[in-house]
Parts: sequence; C-alpha cells; structure tokens
Amino acid sequence: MSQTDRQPAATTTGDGVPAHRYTPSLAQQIELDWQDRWEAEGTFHTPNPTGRLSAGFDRVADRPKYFAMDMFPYPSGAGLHVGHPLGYLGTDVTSRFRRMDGDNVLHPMGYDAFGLPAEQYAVQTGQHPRITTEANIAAIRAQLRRLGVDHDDRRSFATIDPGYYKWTQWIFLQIFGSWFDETVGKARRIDELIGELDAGTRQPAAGTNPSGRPWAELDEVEQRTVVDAHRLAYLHEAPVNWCPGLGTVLSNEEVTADGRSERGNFPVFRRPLKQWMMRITAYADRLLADLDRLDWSESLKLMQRNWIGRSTGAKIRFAADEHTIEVFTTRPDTLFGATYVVLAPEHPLVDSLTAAAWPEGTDPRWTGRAATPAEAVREYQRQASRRSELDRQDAGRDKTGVWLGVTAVNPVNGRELPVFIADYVLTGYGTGAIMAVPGEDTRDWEFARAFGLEIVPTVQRPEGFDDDGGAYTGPGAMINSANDEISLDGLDKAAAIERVTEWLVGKGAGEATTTYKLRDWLFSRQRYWGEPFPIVYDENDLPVAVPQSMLPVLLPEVDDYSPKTFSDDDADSAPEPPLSRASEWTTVELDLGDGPKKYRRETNTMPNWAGSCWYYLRYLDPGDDERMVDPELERYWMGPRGEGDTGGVDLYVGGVEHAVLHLLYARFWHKVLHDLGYVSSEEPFRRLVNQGYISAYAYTDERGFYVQASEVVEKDGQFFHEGKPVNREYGKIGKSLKNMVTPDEMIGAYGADTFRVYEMSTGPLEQSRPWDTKAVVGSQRLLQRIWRVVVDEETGAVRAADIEPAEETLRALHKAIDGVRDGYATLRFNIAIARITELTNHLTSVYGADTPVPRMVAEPLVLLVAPLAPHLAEELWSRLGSETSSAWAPFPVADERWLTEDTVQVAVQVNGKVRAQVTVPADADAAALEAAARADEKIAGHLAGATIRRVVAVPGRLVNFVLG
RNA sequence: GCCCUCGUAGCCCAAUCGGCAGAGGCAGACCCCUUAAAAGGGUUCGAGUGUCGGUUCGAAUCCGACCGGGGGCACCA
Repeated sequence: MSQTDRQPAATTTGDGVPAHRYTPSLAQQIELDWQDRWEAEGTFHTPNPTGRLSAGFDRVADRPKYFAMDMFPYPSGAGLHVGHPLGYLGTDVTSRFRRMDGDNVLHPMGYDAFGLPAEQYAVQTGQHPRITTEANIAAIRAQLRRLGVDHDDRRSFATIDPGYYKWTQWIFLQIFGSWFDETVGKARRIDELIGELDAGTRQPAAGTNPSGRPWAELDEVEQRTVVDAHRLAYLHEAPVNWCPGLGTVLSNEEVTADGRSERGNFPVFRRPLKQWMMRITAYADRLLADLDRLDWSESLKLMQRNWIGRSTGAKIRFAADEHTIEVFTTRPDTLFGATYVVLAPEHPLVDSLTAAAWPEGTDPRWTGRAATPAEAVREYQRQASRRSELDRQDAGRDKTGVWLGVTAVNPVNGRELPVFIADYVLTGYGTGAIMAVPGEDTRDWEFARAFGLEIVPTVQRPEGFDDDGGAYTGPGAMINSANDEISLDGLDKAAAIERVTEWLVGKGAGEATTTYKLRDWLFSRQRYWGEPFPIVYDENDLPVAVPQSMLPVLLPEVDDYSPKTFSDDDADSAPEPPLSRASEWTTVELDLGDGPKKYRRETNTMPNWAGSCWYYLRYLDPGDDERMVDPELERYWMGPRGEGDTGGVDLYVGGVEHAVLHLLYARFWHKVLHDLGYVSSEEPFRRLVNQGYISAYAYTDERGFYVQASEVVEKDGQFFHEGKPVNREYGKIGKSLKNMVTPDEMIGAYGADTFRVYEMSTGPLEQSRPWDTKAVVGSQRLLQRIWRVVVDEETGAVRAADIEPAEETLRALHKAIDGVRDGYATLRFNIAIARITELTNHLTSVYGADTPVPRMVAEPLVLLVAPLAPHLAEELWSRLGSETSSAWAPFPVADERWLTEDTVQVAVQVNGKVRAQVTVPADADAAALEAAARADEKIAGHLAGATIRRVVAVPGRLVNFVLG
C-alpha cells in the first residue's frame, strides 16, 4: 500500500476541499490507526477481581461492575449486512458510556459455531466444518473490529473450541447427575436420592418403578433404571418429531405449526424413538414465576408465559368397564354438562377399551363406516398419524372421530357417556383425554353437532341466546347441576369449581391440578457438527457418565459428515447418526472404577442450543481449565445486587426470534446450576432488550422480478430502473430481494464512525427501521461539523483556546450533557445524537471560522460523542492535548446551575386554548403566575366581562382560565 | 380466531407526571462559497398526532370501539 493511499486528504488541495477536512478518507486513516493502537495498548481489557485476568484490577476496584453483551452470532458464510451490527453497536455505545461514567465494564463477544449450515456446507464440499466455520469467524471478527467495537478480545471463544465444549459436556453431566425434588422445588444430587431410597425415607417417584416392587428388593439393574428415570437428563422412548428430509429429530420448538421443519421446511412425522430428554417441565413454575422479577419487555415475557402455558383445573376419573379414563379440564364446574368423552387417537387405553362389536342400531356417523370398532379405530389412527402433522394448521376443519363402542360413567350423575377417539384431542397435553361439554365448549359443540350428541347447558344463558348457534362460553350462574349430595346451581364459576372439586376429592374421583403446554426438551440430534455426549453405555445398555477427568469427549474425524437422509415423506425411516459410522470411536475401553471394560459411546450429538445455554458464564474467564466458572467471578459479574434481585447479565441485546427457544433453555440450565450451587445468580439475564430490525426497500419490475435496488432512481414520487417504472416493496435485507447493503460498503464510503452514528440516529434501539443510504450523509455532516469545531480545516490547527464561554453557551453545553446522558442510559441513542447536534450547531453559529472555541466546551463535546464515534473522539481528544484514551476519560456531568433558567415563558390559556405567553421568574408560584397572566393585555381582553369559573396555574408550565 | 405492539410533517423520528405538538436528520425551496460541481456553509417551508367516541380545566399521552402496519399463539380442554 502506498503512502498516498493512506493519507490522501492531508495532501490534496487541488479540488477545493480544505486540506484538513474530516473526509471519508481521513476518517478511514484515523480509524485504522486507533484500532491498531487500542489493540496494542489493550485499551479494552477488562480486569477481573481475581485470577489470571486480574491485572490492573486495582485501577477499577472501586467502580461498580457492568456486564453488557450481545446474543453471539452464528458465523455464516454470507457475512454481515447493515442490519446485523445494530445490536452490537447498541451494546458498544452503552459499554463505552458506562466505562467513561465510572463502571468496570465487561463487554465480550463469542461465536455460536456448531450447527446445521456449516455441516451442510461440509456435506456438499467434503471439507471439515471446522475449516469453514473458523474462516467465517475470522471474517466476522474482522468486520466487528473495523466497526470499532470495544470487545475484550482476550475473552472471545467459539462453542466449537474443545476447551469450551468440555464444559458444555460437564454441565450435561451435572444435569444428568441430578434430579428434581418436588418437595423442595429444586434440583439435588442424584447421590442424595439414592441415599434416601436406600434409607427408606423416600419412595421412587410415580412412574419410575415399572415393576412396582419395593426399592430394597430390586436388583442393581432395576435400581439403576429407577434412578435413571428420576434424572433431569434422561433417556425416553416417546413419539418424537422425526424429519426424514434432514435425517434428524427435532424439538417441538423447531417444528412449525403446519408440521414442517423450521429449517429446510421438510415434513415432520411423529414416531417413537429412544432419545435424551431434559426435564425442563420440572422448572415450569419457577420459569414462569421468575419472569416477574426480570427487566424484560412485557411482550417477551408474555411469549414465554404463553409457551409455558400454565393452566389450572382438575383431573377427573371416569370409570369405563374395569378401566379408568382420567381427563383434564379447566372447567370442572361444567361436569354435569358432560355428554361424551374423547381420547386422543394415540391414547394408551384405546386398544383395551375398544369393544368387540357395534351395538345394534349404532349411529352410522359414529362408526367411520367400519364393520367393527377395532377396524374403525385402526383406520382412524392411521389417518390421524398422517393428517395430524400435515393439516394441523387447518384448525377450523370439520371435526372427525369414531366411537370405541363403549361408555364411561360420569361420576357426578352416573350418566353413561359414549367414548370416542378424535384428533382434536392431543396426546401430549393434559391427560390426552377430555370430558366433552358441548354446551360450553366451542370444539365440543362442533363435534356434538357433527355426531348428533346431546347438549346440556349448565351455565345460565343471557336473554335470547340460541344454543343451536354455538356453545355458550360467557359468564353466568350454574344451572342443571345438582345430584343428591351436591348442587352447584346458582353458583358462579369460581365457587362452582371449588365446590365440585372438593366433592370429587371426597369421592376419590378427581383432584385439582395444574398442567403446562411446555414439554420436556428433546436433546438428541443425529448430526455430526455438535457436542458429543459425555455418555457411554455398559453391558446392560444403561447410560454411564464419562468422568470429568476424561473430558472433553472430542468429536472424532469422519469421512462423511451427513446423517443418512431419506425421501422427505418416508415416515417409516429411522435416524442413523454420522458418529455411528466412526467405528473405532463408538466402542471404547475404559476403567470407570471396576476395571477396564468395553463401553459403547452415545452417537447422537447435542442440539445447537446447548452451546448458547451458558456462554455468558464462560466470558468471565474462558481460559479456566479447572472450573466452568470461578464462583468468585460469577458473584462479582453476575451476582444478585440485593434482596430479591435475580442477578444476571446487566444488559443482554438480541433478536426477538430467540424469545422462547434460547432464552428458555438458558434460564433452565442456569436454574439447575444455581440449585447445585455453581452460580449465585438465579437468572442469566437480568435485563434484556430486543433490538429492532433494519429492513430496506426492494423493487420489482412489471414481470414481478426483483431489480437491483441500488440502481433504482426516484423521480416525482415514482421509481424507475433503467428508465422503466418499478414497484416499491419493503422487506428483509438480503440477496433474494436484491437490496443488500453491507457495513463494508458504508464504511468504505463514509468510515465506521459515520456508519455508527447513522445506525444509532435512526431511532431507539428496540425500534425497527428502514435503511436509507441517502440519509447517511447527514451523520457524515454532523461529524464534519464537530471536527470543524476543534480543528481548523485549512491549517489543521486546534481551534480550542482557554477563553470564557458565554453564559448562553454554558447553558447549551449543560443541556446537551443532560440530554445525552439520558439518551445513552435509556438506549435512545437518537436523542443523544440530537442533543449533540444542537450543541454543535450552537457552537458553529456562535464561534465562526475565525473565532477560537472555548476549550471548556470543546472538550466535553468530544467526550459526549465518544461512545458513538470513538475514533473521531480519540483523534480530537489527542489533538486537544491528552496523552490518554478518551475511552477512559470521565463522562461530562451536567451542572444544575446551568440547567435551570432564571425566568421561564409560560403559556396562558383561556378555555384550554393558548392565547398569550408571559415571562415570569422560574420559581414563581401559582398566585404569581395568575397575577402575571391577568396583567397581560391580550388575556385581560379575553377575561373582560366573563365569569371566571376556575383558574388552573401549574408553576413553570402554564395558566388556564376556565370561563363560565 | 385470540393476545401483544406501533400509527405524529413527503420520509425516519422527538415531545418527562396528561400542561404551548417539534429536538435532530433526510428530501424540497432559496441564498452563500465555487470557473463549475458537491458528500461544504446558511436560511426556509412543512403535520394538529390513523378514525370515532369518552374522562379531564386541559389528551399525541388515560379509557372504549374501529381501521391499518409489525409480531406471537393457534383444536392446549
């Protein structure tokens, strides 16, 4: 690179541009120089209170801590577009502001690097995913550096680093090694469970001991099976979301409402498979309750609440022959109105309940036109297994089902209710069975209509309500609800629920209960590019933890990275993970305490979410090979700030698309780690902000094809591409809409500081906004004016001088300081920029090109803009004579004296309309205000001859005369 | 269908506890600088707050209904 490339603006004068103007090329030069210097001097190294990163802590020991971070990026090959840096810049400005204002700020960045795109690329090219992933990480790291962000580069890591996933595996082992004790509502070590079982002080939990024999009589394998069924990470044979097109199973969260994979849009089928599960449902109540203690947006909390989906009601048992059907309902008050019972098609009791033959005269609508109930059931189950995943979006479609040929007894009135299977009842929710109350439930009403079933109203209808038009779901007193022992008639809903539940408990026919939509987290993936499980299987095929000393379990090298995929709709295919083909790896001889034995390794890998569940903890010291995290560091950076505080990261910024997946999983892991005593904080993210999206205009020609957006010109409100009119649309930035704009282009044209100021000026961080390349020049002009306040464009001389500013200038300065602080503190960077602009404009108009600028105003101006345009600020700060970085200079503090005016103008209203302005002392009270207002001649004119009914005088604000 | 959220100038956005609708930017117009040009400097124009109703002395702000944009959930008993 030649010298002239590095400093064109400083030597060029022929084109009329002043030699020392802040041009894009000068900006580039300044930025590159300061980025090198920051790196060389370790300007943004954050000292820990203890350990290997603690050098320099004494310098910040008396500062409060502040931990700001972004949702770390997944490094794809496509690179960043202008939308990506928005959040990163938001945390960067905040981090820089807090550092200047006296906090010890931690602002790290890492990379979420396991996952499907890298693996798919590897499958296509045969190249190891590590190679492409690391190249992508290097590219993003360079882009972030060029933006001037203040990450502490010593704390960066990627989830694929063995030194990192060693501890991901370790956390898995902690979860595997613990169980949820319902009596205390928290996780405990599995050893304590075994101790209590051995001592006889605890019995195996319901459903964990299939043989039903006492613990002491079980053999070793049976005992281990019982213990394994208690674990927070457990193997479970259950219907899972099998996606043949991807060759893997997916979690519920990764399947769209229409039964397709979120990634790739392939069909997904339910089929039973043995998989690792995480018992997140044990934490449903705490995950729900602790939302109230977090500083998150209400809409985000609501999304989590909906996802957890807590509902209270009752379980009610219906006798059917020698079997018992247990249903879940939120409306036990309507039990008298139950006229039939429905099971999900996959309900375990279906086969044993199904009658041998239809009774004489069975309604043909009930039989599915089959000769026997068994035949009807088999055919309906077959249809449902296919349809349930393909047509689920069609919630409004006609109700279908078949009768099992049997009845169940309503415990409250002895009525015989026909038992159906229907796909509008879901296996996984509640008990997979319902009592149908067509009078008060819309879905049941529709089914009853289609099958000719009776409707018994149990809630008083309002005048004129027509039961033929639909179910009545509104409020009302109970009716038709009495037997010899109990009457609900006349009660309201809440009282009726309480009364009937009490009665059911007394009869042993039911009890109050709570259910959740949240399911346990499916944790196995049939993929190569993920964390291997630290699990081996012994000769009994039971899982055994790999000891900590043998971690990490490294990913083996394989020839083929792809799982076996199948035809999209091959529902009968079975997963075959890539690791199962690494034959030398899958079997291993280990000494786990009872001599060397052969073990078989787990060949599934963990899902992509595992690595992002705890990365915030690793930033505290990614080089620690002894511990996941030093407890002292965790207490310092994340610990609770006081009674009732959850602790956690002080500012976490990321996209709303992670509202339920990542954020719920990370909270769950954190709570387990808290219960086991590894972290003092109860929540990972105390404050969370979703940054807005940046969208951009896109244009289609008359054929509907997208044209290159950058080539479209506007004329008189119309848009043209190569002379032909085009339609304007608005959407995601990207290649497909041909409206890609990259930070690199913008930095090339204006410099990073201009790009930063522009992005931050377009609105509060949470707000989505359009990209408008034409408007970037406004930010460029602002920085040029700030530069001109400090530097003479013609000579390069510093214009600041030790002169007294006018009072008006001091007021402008302190008003700006006050506003800029407010803007930074509330993430409304646009307001901070507006205040800076006002101050700059004031200085430009008061101190012309030939007048020196007071140093005591120029210096704070530079510091005010430093978080937004750090390179420019460093350069000006250094030219103003400082030897040290502006990044550590104290942020200006507004002096109250200059914020309060001696006199204020207040509006005088008559009947709410502004009629005059009067100037009064700033501290004038209501009476003085009224007197001043009455003295105004315009007001006197309005008041003359009128009856004053009331006078409202708000000191400092206004006076309002209300006339009668 | 249910829930959340946002509608302020041609465009992006401000407006603290309900108290004079305008801070800032883009675009437009005009002027200065320039042989000329602009990514330079300056001046200026511009809405009564999506609609309707309510509460209030006073509503962009609070309440209700509706319309429009964005998002979430969607047979969850």
